[in-house]
Amino acid sequence: MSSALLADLRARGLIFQVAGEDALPEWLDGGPRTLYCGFDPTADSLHIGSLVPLLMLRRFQLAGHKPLALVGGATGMIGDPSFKAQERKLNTEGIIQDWVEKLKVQVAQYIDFDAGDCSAEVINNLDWTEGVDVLTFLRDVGKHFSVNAMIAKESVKQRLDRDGSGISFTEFAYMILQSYDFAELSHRYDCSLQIGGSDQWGNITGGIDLARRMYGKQVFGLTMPLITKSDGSKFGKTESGTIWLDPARTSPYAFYQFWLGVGDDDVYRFLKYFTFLDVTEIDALEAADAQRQGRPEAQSVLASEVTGLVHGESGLQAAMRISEALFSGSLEALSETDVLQLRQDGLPASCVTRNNLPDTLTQLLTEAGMAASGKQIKDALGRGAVLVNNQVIDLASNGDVSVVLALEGALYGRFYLVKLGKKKYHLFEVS
RNA sequence: GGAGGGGUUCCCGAGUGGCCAAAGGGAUCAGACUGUAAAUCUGACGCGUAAGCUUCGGUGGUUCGAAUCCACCCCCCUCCA
Repeated sequence: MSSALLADLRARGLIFQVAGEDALPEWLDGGPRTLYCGFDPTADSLHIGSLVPLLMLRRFQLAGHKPLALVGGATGMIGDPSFKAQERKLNTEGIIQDWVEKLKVQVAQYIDFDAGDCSAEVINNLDWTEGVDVLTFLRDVGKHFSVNAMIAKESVKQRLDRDGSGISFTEFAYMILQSYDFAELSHRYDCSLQIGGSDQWGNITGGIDLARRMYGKQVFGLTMPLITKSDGSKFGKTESGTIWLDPARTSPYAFYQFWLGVGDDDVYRFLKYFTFLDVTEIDALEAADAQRQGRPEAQSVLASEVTGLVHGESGLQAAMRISEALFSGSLEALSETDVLQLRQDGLPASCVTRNNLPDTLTQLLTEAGMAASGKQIKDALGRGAVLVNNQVIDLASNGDVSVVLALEGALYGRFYLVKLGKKKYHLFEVS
């Protein structure tokens, strides 16, 4: 059954490197096994980059294994230097604590805690690190590490070689700390597999060595490929920044739109990475799309699947409602409750009072967060890229905010839907 | 502690007294083309509707005029002790 899991993961392109490859399939087939993946608190929410390992834990659980989601209360205090160009600033203990609590909740959403032997657990490496004193750590753990081997790791190489950057002892020691986690987990939970992104290879193999040296355990490691886009730009970022899992940071609507916008060259790969759809199903979809003229279906499948996974059925419905209203329906068709619903569903919106309007449209829209500067709005106005309730506004109207937002043009006496460019919408309620 | 090299607009990276709001590339935004793609082309890209205002690690200084020169300070890197 589990060698089947590995075959599926391979077919999805989710396996980058495996440590202990020869013994792993047999070991997985031998019964429920415990595996873990760590998530360090570097913010109060994870972003879509963490989705792949998160779903990976679930894939293993569905195949009959026990996942541990480790939130790095300890490692987060240090900062992982792996492939980072620069030393990072340390956050305060309080902030990290706070983030740890938030991540615990978030991570829990993706794994099942009521699955008998395979029930998931969320753990914190602070639990076994906190009480260890320096001398003990250096003698019992540090002694197993060869600095010669550590500096040879690819993950810190550029920090050691490159001019203009360096690495503090603190970050350099990160690898030891994470290795210690794996060793402890192998001991305490009989956890014998660590998974992570390909940037974690050095840390994972460090842990494998340590578990053997400290406890004589044979443990495994598996990494997933770095998610890339075919055009070379960074995955998971848009004009408005990172795509977060927390709906308070990235609304389900924005989240849905992000996936809808994935390029044709990436979409089938992403379907394999980010959904639980069968590989054969995905291949069939790809074949069907190739036959079709015009727009492929894959993006909307991807968007629905992933949004549903992260934001649930209601989040998905809300996202689809907004998308439908803005991109395929006509505004006139919207009822008053529809408009209210859009705002409820997370369409960016703001309220202004009629006697308190700013002097210019550029001001109004910039303050609403539609663009970073008035210049961008001006440019858009000049090109006819600004629409208010479907009416094109020209540059000359910039100073006539009250005319543009005239009462006659309002939807239901108070709403103005502003469109900037092809995709950015903002709802104003003027009272 | 000593010697040397650095810190430029989101990123990389030119600029070494006026022609600099600062080359070039990337990212980003908008337009055309399209499928709410990709590629390509066009425009924008410190802030401001504008007059104008504020930037080149920090603080002072020299000068008619500084990112560019001087002094001190902070931070980073390399080597030596």
